Amino acid sequence: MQDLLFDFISKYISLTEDEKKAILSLNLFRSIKKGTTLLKEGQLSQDSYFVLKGCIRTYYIIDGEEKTTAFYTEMEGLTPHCVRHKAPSKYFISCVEDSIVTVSNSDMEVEINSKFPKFEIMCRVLSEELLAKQQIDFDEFKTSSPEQRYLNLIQKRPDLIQRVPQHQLASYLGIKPQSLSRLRARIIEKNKE
Amino acid sequence: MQDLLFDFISKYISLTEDEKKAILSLNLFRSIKKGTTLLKEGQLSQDSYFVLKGCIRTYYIIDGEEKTTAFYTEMEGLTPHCVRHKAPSKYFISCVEDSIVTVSNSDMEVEINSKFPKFEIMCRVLSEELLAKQQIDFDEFKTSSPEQRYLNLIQKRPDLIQRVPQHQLASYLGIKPQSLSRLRARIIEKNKE
DNA sequence: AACATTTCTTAACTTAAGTGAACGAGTTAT
DNA sequence: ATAACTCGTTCACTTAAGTTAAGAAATGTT
Repeated sequence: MQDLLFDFISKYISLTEDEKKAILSLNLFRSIKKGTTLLKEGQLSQDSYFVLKGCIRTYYIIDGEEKTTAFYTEMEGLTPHCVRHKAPSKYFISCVEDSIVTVSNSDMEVEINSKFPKFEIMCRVLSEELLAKQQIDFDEFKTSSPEQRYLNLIQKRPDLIQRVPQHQLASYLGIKPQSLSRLRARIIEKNKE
Repeated sequence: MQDLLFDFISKYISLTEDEKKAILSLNLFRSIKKGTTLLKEGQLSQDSYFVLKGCIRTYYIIDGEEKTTAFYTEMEGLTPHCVRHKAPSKYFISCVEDSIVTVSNSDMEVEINSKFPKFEIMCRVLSEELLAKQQIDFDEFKTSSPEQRYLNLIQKRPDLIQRVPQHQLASYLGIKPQSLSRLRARIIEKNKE
């Protein structure tokens, strides 16, 4: 499981054995059971997550309804908004499947960054990469219909459709569960012709 | 006009006179006429923009239709996707109003960053700030209806509604111009009651 | 000033998403 | 084993956005 993390990091910077040991000494790895809530609305947390195996999601509760805005799967990281803003979280984070994640707080990051400056470089590259990726995702969302978004999801993250409940997928696509059901039926109907 | 830029930078790092001179020596400032296209689909550019006065927008052309995805106004910066990816641009950038912007390419940034390392820190903070801001914008877009998005825009960027043509606003909200017209009429009707 | 173009609005009609309710299948709890 | 709950689907109905077309208003051009 550690190798998964080091393989990922090695895409950005190369690590010496000493550096690897320093990271392992932080004891970052956690097993999380399906359904566990990692962060609640209103809470103040300093923890960032990186998914090694499994899937976690962020969601808002608006007018009593869950609105899922993101899924994080293998090799994806999430720093909750409240960490940077030092304000109560507006959303929840919960575990979609039994998962293995790393949990790190800003103290740890400061420690690692001061010991190994190249870590800071990786963080910058990662955040720029993420910014660019998210900009494209946002553009695609804005410029397409729910049906196109769903077809797009089948192309880009086919695994999500299998591993995530429909009603969570629906709000992720910006629609209601009933509409997703109908939309799927419509697509199947079209393919029959 | 230079002071606008330095005031902005001073929110993140403090500059010596020498550093200011180094920046000015790069000759970054440009006046852009309304309607000018700064980047076309398919082009490869290395230029980043920072708006000092005026407004520029990014838009796609999909099935012959303009789809505006972002507006950049005073003190907002834009690094086109093609700069990082070194691939042809998928969108256009054009000038909504007569504007004054800085134009910088990666060579300049490398030069300034190597001379003054604190610049790099500013860039990291900026990109993290932007990432967080965009994540929230995306969440709000996903979790609200076109009407809510429009009302939200009135609150958050009232200036845009005045200075940007309706049909560009419409696609920015994810709908057609006719729907925006109708939606506005609906809101006025509600307020009469 | 006259003309052309773009922009915005309105209307009638079509299509798709929201809503509320019902049902069966699968899961969890007691 | 049964009851309670969750989840996905379907249906009928409502509401809002897409589409096509027409015309008014504003802007730009010659």
